Amino acid sequence: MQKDPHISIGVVAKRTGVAVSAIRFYESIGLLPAIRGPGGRRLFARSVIRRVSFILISQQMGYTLEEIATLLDGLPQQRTPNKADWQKLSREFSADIDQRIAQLTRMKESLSSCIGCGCLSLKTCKLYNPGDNAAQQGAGPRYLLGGSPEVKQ
Amino acid sequence: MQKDPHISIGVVAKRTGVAVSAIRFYESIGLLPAIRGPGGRRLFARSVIRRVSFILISQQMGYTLEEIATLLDGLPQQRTPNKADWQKLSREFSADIDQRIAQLTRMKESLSSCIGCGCLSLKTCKLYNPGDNAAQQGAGPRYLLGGSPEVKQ
DNA sequence: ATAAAAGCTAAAGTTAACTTTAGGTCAATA
DNA sequence: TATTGACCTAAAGTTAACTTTAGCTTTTAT
Repeated sequence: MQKDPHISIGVVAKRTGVAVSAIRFYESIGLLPAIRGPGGRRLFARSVIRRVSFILISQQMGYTLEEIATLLDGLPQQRTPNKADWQKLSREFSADIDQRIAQLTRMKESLSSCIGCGCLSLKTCKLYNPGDNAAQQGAGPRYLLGGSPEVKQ
Repeated sequence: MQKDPHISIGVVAKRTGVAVSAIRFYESIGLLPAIRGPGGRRLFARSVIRRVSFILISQQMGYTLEEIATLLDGLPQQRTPNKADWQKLSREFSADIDQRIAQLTRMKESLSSCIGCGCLSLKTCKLYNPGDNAAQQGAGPRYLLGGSPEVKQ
């Protein structure tokens, strides 16, 4: 008899550092696959540890669980993800990290050229008006940050 | 008679692109200073527009409103913040952006050397065990991410 | 054999950051 | 002057991501 390939929720928790209640929650929203053993207990494949790690790292990157679920949909459901599967996800991630770094770099530049310069004229401020067209629309900082200027009430 | 140096909540909203209800909320938690005009309406100094911009940008950086409040405490309460005041905040910010960039860079390296490599052995994975000592403690990814391995239930 | 440890479910609670709703006041305009 | 638009307050609602509570069952260890 060889050892059971499945692990209990407690083991997943211990191995990942995530609370049992969180693992249970992840399973409940379909983020982690589990089968049930006799007595109704959750049984996880060992690969969920890697999956949980991926979730944690993605969260650190600012992804929501919903987005993470979409990312993980790229992994095969039928078989245990292999090297190539994880590499594919990894490449997508790397590209995303690069984008974030670029965004932060832009933000730093804007910061020193606007708030940093101490200019008090909003009309000439790059941070407020990244493109000159923004000024016409009377847009605020949100405009720079990707949102469209729409005011409610 | 010269023009009133104060602006209404609607103007603040329009200039910043932030909803009126949000401005009201910010004032309610002490993030934005306001006095009351006849009839009980909020009157803001023009400098709150800059303050709101700072809040938005900080939020983008991942700061909570509580942290932002602390940052803004560095600004003078008695007078309108001047060039030097904003420059000081800006410098602190730049340093923070640098740190975040460094963190992302580290993450990218870990990613390609661990998940990217497709290794399935958790024991030798850098991402799981940034320092070799982590392995002894049976720590999960949380460990890498700054948390201490503590499992409840 | 029995007691403690680990698990289970369902439902309610928590925090952040706001928005929505309801009901009323004040002020600029046709 | 009448009405519309801007504002006000207080309280409840919203979403994400979990945690806590309560009460019960199943394993595992002594």
